[in-house]
Amino acid sequence: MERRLGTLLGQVARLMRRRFDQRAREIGITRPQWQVIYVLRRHEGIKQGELAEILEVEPITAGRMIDRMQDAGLVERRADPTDRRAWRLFLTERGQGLVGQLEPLSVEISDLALAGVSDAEQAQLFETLEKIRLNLSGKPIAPAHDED
Amino acid sequence: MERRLGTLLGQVARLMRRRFDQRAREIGITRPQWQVIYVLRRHEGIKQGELAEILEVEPITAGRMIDRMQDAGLVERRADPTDRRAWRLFLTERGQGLVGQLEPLSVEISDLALAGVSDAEQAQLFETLEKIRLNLSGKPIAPAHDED
DNA sequence: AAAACTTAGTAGGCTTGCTTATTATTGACC
DNA sequence: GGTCAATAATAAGCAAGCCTACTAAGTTTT
Repeated sequence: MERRLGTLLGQVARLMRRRFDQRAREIGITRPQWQVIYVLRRHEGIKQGELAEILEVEPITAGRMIDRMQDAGLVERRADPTDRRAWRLFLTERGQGLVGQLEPLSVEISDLALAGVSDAEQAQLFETLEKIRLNLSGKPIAPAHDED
Repeated sequence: MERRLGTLLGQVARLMRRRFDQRAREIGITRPQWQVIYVLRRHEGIKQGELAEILEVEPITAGRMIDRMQDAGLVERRADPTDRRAWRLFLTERGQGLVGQLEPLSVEISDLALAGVSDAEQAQLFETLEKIRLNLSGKPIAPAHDED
């Protein structure tokens, strides 16, 4: 076996998303939307750009997702009182109500994925993935050099 | 930090794909397309369904990708002599020619991602991810029970 | 041989994600 | 105060991924 890192990661990520979406479809939600709810629950009133940064997606991606979630009555856009360009995001009651259903589903899928993986192995996995995430999140590809 | 496995995996996978695509765009190719080339290089003449199975995507996803790659002159569909429903897939010369450029790029992105990750840690990562992949690939969610 | 089932691929329609380009503000500088 | 640059969000357009539904061709059953 000489799998590539990107291929393997992509496959595993996709399989997890597929599992989640299959189960969550009856609730009428997708995994990325669940992630938005998850973030908004503890960051009430953030701006779209801040949401995008937390999710590490482009602002337009977050904006379109908010469009759909607003149509579905899951989130609410309120005008920012100090900046007329910006929106402040809030969960609706309906949005908050889903947490109770989605949290257990999320745990269930994780458990399925991690069956037979020891606690130590899990901890190691998270640590390594976090390291990789930081490697990829940073500035372009150029090596470090002081600010100017 | 109490990140979710799916979230973290999804983010890391997306960041890797984004890096690859940014660099490969000048060549006019995407990472999923590179994966198709990679598979076809050593599985000449497979059918679309077989390709889909290897990539673990749905047949329609593979079919649409082949549409685009055929338009781009990267792959060729040839009729299956024994089954008029099926296509056999082949790389064009142009498709084969890209391997030399994409292989190093692929390695480069992996190296960037794995900077500061020891060999042992990498081996562990691959092993754990493969375990997870198998957990997720299996039959539905139901427990095993004999064929009937 | 005819009917019924299975298999290979495609069509339509949706979400997520990106890039590039635009609009509307805000903030900084002269 | 007026211009100019930076920032928040959106628009258009594309790829990849999915689901459901369909067609056409093989295969099996009767």
